[in-house]
Amino acid sequence: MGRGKIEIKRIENSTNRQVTFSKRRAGLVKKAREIGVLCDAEVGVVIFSSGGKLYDYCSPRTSLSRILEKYQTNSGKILWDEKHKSLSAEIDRVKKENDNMQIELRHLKGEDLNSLQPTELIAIEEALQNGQTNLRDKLMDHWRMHKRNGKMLEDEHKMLSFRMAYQHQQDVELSGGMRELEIGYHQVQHDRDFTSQMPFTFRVQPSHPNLQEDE
Amino acid sequence: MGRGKIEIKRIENSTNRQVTFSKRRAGLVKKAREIGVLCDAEVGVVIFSSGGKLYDYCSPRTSLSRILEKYQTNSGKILWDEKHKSLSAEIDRVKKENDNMQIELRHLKGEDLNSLQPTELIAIEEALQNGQTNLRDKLMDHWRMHKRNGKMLEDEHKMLSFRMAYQHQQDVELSGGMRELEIGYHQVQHDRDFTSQMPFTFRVQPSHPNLQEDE
DNA sequence: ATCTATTGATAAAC
DNA sequence: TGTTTATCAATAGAT
Repeated sequence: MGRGKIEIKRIENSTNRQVTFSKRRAGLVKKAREIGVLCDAEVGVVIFSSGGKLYDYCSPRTSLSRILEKYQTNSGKILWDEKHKSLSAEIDRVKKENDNMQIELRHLKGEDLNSLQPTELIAIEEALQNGQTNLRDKLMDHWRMHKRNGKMLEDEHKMLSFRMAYQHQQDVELSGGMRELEIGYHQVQHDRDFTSQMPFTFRVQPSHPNLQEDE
Repeated sequence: MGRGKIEIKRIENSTNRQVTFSKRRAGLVKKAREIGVLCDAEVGVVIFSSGGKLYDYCSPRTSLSRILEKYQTNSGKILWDEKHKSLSAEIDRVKKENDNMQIELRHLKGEDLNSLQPTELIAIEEALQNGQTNLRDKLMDHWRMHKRNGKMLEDEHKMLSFRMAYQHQQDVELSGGMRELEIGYHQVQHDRDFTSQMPFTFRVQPSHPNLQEDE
């Protein structure tokens, strides 16, 4: 029907395809409407164009939901079961993703490490190292920005000051009896006049201050 | 199209109606199939005869459920019952959890920090600190266990040795010109005879060695 | 179901 | 996108 016969296969020319789609969509909907009226039937049609745009038709005096509910009742709930399956499958998928992230998070927080091999521990440690470097850079940015702009807010200033004091004390405590190291630390800080300017960098960072060889 | 023109209104003769229904139903499905092939579209059709009998068609390579799922997504109309709502709600919930963990992970890895305030940065930094402490404890356990049992495997030994050498060098590099601190570091290690036993602890850890006040 | 006269749908052109 | 028109396709009514 038209100026020439056409083969029923995908129309390669995108423009022609679009035009044909519009015409045939109208035709399909018209046919659906007609069979509904002529034969007293209920019809629902859902069409997605290749571009993903949605078109639909359903008989007057009803709705797609109602048609589908009827479909569910009459056909034997195939729709819902499949629907349930696909939803459940997606839940499983996302939950698995979730679990993996959960584990990674715990590991980065130093939890649940017992089952890990040194190789894995080291990989995590490197990630932490990396994160710390980035984080401190960022904190430094804040510090410098506020310093430069001369508009450090009172509470932020307090907070950062507290943080630096806290970290310092923490480091000292962690250092345990390592007086020399502690002294060296202050020495350097003082030598470079960093003490008042970037208190949370250049920290001594013993990881296990109370460690003793146990043999 | 037929031996005579017909008005589009309900066919009163039941037999004629039934015949026309069959013919037109076939035609409708054929049209649906054709537009799917010609225009690369996805089509779903559901038809109930006046007697309540169900007929349906949907494009190959998909299913009515999938089409309806897409329909729901695109139109925002809800086609399903409470059970589906709750499943969908769970998906949303889990996905949200997912997103939050994603963000937390990124933060711990030092990514996407730009939008954070110093308070938040510090909280993350503390978490990293914590994780690192735990991790190093665990690495230490491994080291000690292997040491004690005298059965450190060749490759693990190489790996740990490499790691400690690497970390030490990294720390030295990060320390920049902080010779005094570096010296103090070795001093302490030596004093306690740790050098050969736990080389990856007690590290000097400057976060931003090249920092200069910029005013 | 099958046939076929006729109307309806639409491909191509504008 | 809308309109036109020549053709092909669908189908009403008969068998």
